Amino acid sequence: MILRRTLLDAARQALADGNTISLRDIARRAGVSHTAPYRHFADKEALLAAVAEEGFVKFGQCLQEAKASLENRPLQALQATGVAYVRYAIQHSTHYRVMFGQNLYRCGEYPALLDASGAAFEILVSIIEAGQVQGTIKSGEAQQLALGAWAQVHGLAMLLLDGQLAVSGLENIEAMTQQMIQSSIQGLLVSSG
Amino acid sequence: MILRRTLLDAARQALADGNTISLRDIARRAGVSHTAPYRHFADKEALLAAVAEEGFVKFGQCLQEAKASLENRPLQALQATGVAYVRYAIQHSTHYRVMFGQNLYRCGEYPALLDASGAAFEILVSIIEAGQVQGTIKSGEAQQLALGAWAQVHGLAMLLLDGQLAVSGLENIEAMTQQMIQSSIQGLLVSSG
DNA sequence: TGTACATCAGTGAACGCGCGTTCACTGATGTAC
DNA sequence: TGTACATCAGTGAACGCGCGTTCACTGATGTAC
Repeated sequence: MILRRTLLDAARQALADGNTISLRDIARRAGVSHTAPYRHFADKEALLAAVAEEGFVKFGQCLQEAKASLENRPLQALQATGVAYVRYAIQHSTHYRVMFGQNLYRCGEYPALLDASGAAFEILVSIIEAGQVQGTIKSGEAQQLALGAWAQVHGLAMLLLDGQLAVSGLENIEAMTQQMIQSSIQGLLVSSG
Repeated sequence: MILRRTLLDAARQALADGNTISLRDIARRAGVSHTAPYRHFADKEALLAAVAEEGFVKFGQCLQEAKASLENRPLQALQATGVAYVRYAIQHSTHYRVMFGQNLYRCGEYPALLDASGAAFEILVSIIEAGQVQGTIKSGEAQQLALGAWAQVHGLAMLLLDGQLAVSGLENIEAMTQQMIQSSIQGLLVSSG
C-alpha cells in the first residue's frame, strides 16, 4: 500500500531528473527490488498511467488556481490559464510528456486517467462558457472553441519542449504566450472598429 | 553513396510500418549488415536528422502545394495549408514525430535540418504577410502571428496523434481542422458587425 | 493462550531481448609509375 | 600493359548495456479454532 505511494513519488522524481523512465530505475529510487512494483501495478504501462493521472490532477489544480481570482473576467482568465498551462509544461516537461505522449488513451483502459485529463480540459470549457453567458465571447460550441485554445497552448508547449523555438527563460516564454493568446482572442482579421 | 539513399528510404519505410526506429532495423531493411550505416552517418542521431530533414522538405512541398492556387486569397490559403499540415501529420505520423520529437535542435548541429524546418515555417509567414499587404489580415509581427497559427495546428496534430481526441476518419479530422482555423481567424470576441 | 494455517508484500536469480557502437577484416575499385 | 599500392564500402563477431517480465522463494502478519 505505502509502497505504491513511494513508487509514484519515485517516478515523479525520476521524471524530474531525466528524460526516460524505467521500472527498474523507479524501484531503485524507491529502495526496493526491481520486481516489487509488480505487487502494485500490472505492468509498466499501468504505472505510467497512474503517473500521468496524478500529473493531470496537479495540472488541473494549476489551471484552476490561475482561473480562480478571475471568475467574472473570462478573457483574462483565458490568458491566465493559458500562461499557467505553458508554465506547467515547461516546469514539468518530462511529466508533461508522459501525460500526453504515451499512447495511454487508445483502448479506454485507465478510465481514471481519462477523467483527470477531461477535468483539466473542462476548466477551459467553463471559462469559454462563462464568457458566452457574459456576452464577451462569441457564441458557438464551447467545446470546440476550447479545443482551439487547448491546441494552441499545447502546440506552443510542445514546440518549446522540443527546442523548436529559439526562446528561453521562463519570463520570455510567458510574455510570448500571453501575446499569442491575446492575439488569438482578437483573431486575425483587421479590426472593424 | 547509393546506400545512403537506400538507408533513408528504408528508414522512411520503417517509420511507415511501426512506431520505433532502430539502426539495426534500417540496415536489415536495406539488406545490409547492421554496421554498414556507419559508413554514411556518424551515428544514429545523424541518420535521424537526415530523415527529419527529408521529412521537412516533403512537408514544405505539401504546404506549398496547398498554398499555390490561392496566392491572392490569404485567408483561404491559411485554411488550406492548415488542413494540409494536419493531413501530413496524420498520414506520416511516425515520420512527423521524428521531425519534431527527437531533440535534434539543441546544439545547432544539423543546420540543413534547421533550414528545411525554417523553410516550411516561412510558408506560413509569407501567407500572413500577403494578407497584411492585401489588407485582410491585421498588422503586427508576421512571425508572431504565424507562430500562433503554427502552434495551433501543431497542437491539434499532436493531440490527434497521441489519441487525446475522440475523432477519427480523415474527413472528420479535416472538417474539424477547417472549423478550428476558421474560428481562429475570426477570434473569440463577439463580432462587432 | 497457543497452535495451525492462509495471505501477501517483497526478494533475487534468471530469461530473452534488441539495441548502439567498436574493431579488425575482406575484397573490390581506382591510381601511379 | 602490367605491377604495386592506396582507398574505401561493407562484413561479422564481439562488447556491454539496461530493459520488462517470470518464477519459485522467504518471511512477516493476520486469522480461526
